[in-house]
Amino acid sequence: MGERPALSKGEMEVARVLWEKGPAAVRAIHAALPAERAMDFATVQTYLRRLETKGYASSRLDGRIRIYAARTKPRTVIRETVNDLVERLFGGETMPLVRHLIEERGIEADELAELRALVERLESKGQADD
Amino acid sequence: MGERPALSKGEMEVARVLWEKGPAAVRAIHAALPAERAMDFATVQTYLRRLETKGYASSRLDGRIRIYAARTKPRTVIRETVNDLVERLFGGETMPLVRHLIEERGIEADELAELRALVERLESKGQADD
DNA sequence: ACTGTCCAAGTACAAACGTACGGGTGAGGT
DNA sequence: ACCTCACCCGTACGTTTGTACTTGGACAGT
Repeated sequence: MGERPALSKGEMEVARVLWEKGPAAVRAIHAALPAERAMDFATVQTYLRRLETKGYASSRLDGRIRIYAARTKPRTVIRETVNDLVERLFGGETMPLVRHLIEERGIEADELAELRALVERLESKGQADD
Repeated sequence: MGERPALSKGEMEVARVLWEKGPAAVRAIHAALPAERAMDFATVQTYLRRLETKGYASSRLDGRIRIYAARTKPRTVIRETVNDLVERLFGGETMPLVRHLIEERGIEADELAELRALVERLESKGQADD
């Protein structure tokens, strides 16, 4: 039912902070942005307004302060975004991207262990249903 | 050194075909696009021109036909694109995306086997060097 | 030579994006 | 009561993107 317009890159960064910090004022979101990604306070304000227009966030006034809250779960947005990327860049196939991530970006030993566990879990489950 | 402007979504789709079909005329690229993703011939032309402007493709005239060729390897573009996505949407961490792909998008049995092999290969290599 | 077809290349143009400024207004300090 | 600071909100504005039309020339068949 979504049919929200997709998030732009900038909006995504702000949305990420919004998910992490829960409902929060513009000031707080702005402060929580990664330092190397400095954007103007007003820019963050604009992004939040756009997030709301697009249906990804809601807001209420607490006194004179507007508090923004996410209306969409990260999982959903990630799904939509990743699906789109996989479609456009890999013709819809998942594995090439998985391969790329593991081989090209490299993962740590503990992550590798987690991955193995994940694979094994799926292997045993795969036997039963599909 | 790259510092090409990033590819837009539409450009990406065309680039993908360009990689697959090797050097090719606009007509061929247009024909090779997934049927459900119909875009006008002229639109493909525009995308190819933009790909060239951005440094992702080169072209030469063969008679009156312009032949486009990729100038960047898929791997490179994928790396840049995925890095950007991982940065913005996952704060730079790889595993959450890997997890998402495997769990949410689901992979087939044979892919799972491949994945296991991949994991095992990395496990044995990880012991030796880093 | 005339016509229809095909292509390159220039131009178009509205919407989305990234990024921000400026006016107005309330709240707090002095 | 006044000044200052913070914040909301409307507005702005150049660039990029998606999508295409159009003009003019080359080639192919008649």
